Amino acid sequence: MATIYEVSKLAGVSLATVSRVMNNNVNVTDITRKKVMSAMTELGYRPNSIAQSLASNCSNSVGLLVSELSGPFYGPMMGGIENTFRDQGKHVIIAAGHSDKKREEQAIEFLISRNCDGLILHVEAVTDEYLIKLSKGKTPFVLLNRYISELAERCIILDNVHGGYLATKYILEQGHTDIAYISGPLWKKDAQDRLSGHKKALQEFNHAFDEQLLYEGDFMENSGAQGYTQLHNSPHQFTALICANDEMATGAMASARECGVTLPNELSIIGFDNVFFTRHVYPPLSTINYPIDEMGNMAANWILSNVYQKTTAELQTVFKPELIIRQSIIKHQ
Amino acid sequence: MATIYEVSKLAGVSLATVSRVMNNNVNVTDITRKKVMSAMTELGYRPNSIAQSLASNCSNSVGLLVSELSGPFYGPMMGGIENTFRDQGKHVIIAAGHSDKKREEQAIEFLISRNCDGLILHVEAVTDEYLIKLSKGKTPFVLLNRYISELAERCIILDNVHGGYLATKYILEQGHTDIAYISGPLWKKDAQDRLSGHKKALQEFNHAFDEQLLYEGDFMENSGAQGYTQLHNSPHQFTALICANDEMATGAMASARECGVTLPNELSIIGFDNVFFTRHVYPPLSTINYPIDEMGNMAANWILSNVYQKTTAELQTVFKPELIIRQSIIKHQ
DNA sequence: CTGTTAGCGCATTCAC
DNA sequence: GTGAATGCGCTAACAG
Repeated sequence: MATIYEVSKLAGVSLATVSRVMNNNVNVTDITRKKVMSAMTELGYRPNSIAQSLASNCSNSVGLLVSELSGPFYGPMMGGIENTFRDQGKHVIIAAGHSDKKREEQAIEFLISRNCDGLILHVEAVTDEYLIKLSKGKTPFVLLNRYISELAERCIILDNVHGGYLATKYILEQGHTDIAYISGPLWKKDAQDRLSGHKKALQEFNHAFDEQLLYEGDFMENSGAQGYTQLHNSPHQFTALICANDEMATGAMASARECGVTLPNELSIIGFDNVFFTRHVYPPLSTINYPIDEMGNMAANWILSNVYQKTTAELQTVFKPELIIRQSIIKHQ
Repeated sequence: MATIYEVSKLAGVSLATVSRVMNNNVNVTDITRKKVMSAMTELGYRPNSIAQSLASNCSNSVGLLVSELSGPFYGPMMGGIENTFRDQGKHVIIAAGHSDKKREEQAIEFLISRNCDGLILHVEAVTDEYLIKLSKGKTPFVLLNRYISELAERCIILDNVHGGYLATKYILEQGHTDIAYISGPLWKKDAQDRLSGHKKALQEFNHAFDEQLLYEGDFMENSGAQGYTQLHNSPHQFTALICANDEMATGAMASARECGVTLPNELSIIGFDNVFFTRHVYPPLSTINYPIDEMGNMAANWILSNVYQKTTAELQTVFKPELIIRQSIIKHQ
């Protein structure tokens, strides 16, 4: 691989001049610039960005940590982020934390030691204290889907309480009174928030929250199926089921069908996230929209603005969920 | 950030010794190792892997280029790859090529200049010549889902012809004779291969291929919908529809329903890929399984073996598709 | 077993 | 406008 030194020799100029044309420095004559350029193409020269990073202390790369690389939720988020950066000549180093404290911390360590200029973190298991301490370090970062009051200005979040509220309110408005709820793992803040939105709506309609109709899942499809089975086999009746995300809702639907329950006639269901396949399940699933791609974009903009001093559209930190009505819910007589 | 130099000073040893303990070199006394270790923790030392890369010419990172970061197809592939590498202490730099020649080439350039030790490429638009030329370079790479005879031993592929054959054969066995086909973009090899598998099966059953019942889509959901509409409005009748991937099949199903067609009674449909949501559409979609996660794992193993000299399970380059039967197909009377 | 000495490829002061 | 010198943080021969 040709180095800057060979280019300079071929072009008959110094190292510094080659470096200047690479970085679009103004103080170069058009004629020498041309000389250098042709030498570069002749040698098939490619700048070594590792060396550039070491010398300039700027890697032009940002680290992205998500829980999973697969799944319908993270894809659009990563896509939005990569797109924004690609347009700006920045690149993305990716890591998966798998909702595990240790693996999340390891991944963060790696991204930092890899000289990422900034980080976009979607972390779940790491503690607030860890992140607050991290914020004292020299690598700037944004948090996606997590709120820490001390770091409020770098938290890009959805109003999950409101989302949970919207879902339950709609179900109540359809006349349902016996409502089951499959939550996410309650150690996760978003699972808690969605549940408290649920409770808030119940209260508003003067319905007591029934602990017997709550099942704590883990946001994965199987737990939705298990949750439904357990609720179904309990003595408590219900005509509507609220799931804290779409994947559990999907699992619950499959399980309900296996139990011989007709959807949506005998059971109304609503999910959360508006993952792309919700339009395709049967019956098409009502849900709460989570604008994760927009939020990914916003996170990228945050980095552009706070790390690379690019002016971007105004930064927004709190996003609003929206009710998406499809055919999985019917009016209760 | 503390450097190796400060650590050496605090521990009262030389640079080289610190480097040795970092790299688990055997030639260090336990006692000096301890001294160095405690100095490292005291300073909160983190090795700068950029500098490590530059000095050692090995970045312990591999580049992964896919077409899209979102979508049901690439997620499992990326997950499988990241998992395998994480266990081995390697890390993944990701890029999206968006099926565009220029962007794919740019992404490859970047990954190389970023000193990736090896590359896993899922490219579609770049030419064979480009890749052959690339193979002469110093960065090793594997190709996912692409076959180039000159690079056969580094191509990890699915037997698409056989997959296309399996789908059509099954439809024919169910008694259908009028069969429409929505292909992928025919400049893509996999789209071609699936179509020729289709033709092969037709031939075997002595059915002529009817050009009028072919629609060329682009592997995206919308083109499936458009394709169905166009086929439906043409004078040619058909009782079965074969789609070259699941997303187009999903689009076609939605469109068919809008046209008042009952599924599967009036139209049998089969897709390709066995993307995870096919189980959840209605009716559950028959399809051809594409073991993309396994293939991603294999690609990672290829890199481990060919780049890092790790011994791995035997490498397999050609994977077999399998027929997955669900409820979207009925026997034709 | 440990220390010394050179670089890795480039950016960035300074001079000129 | 251009060139020479220095260092980014680390690894890898060499000596000792």
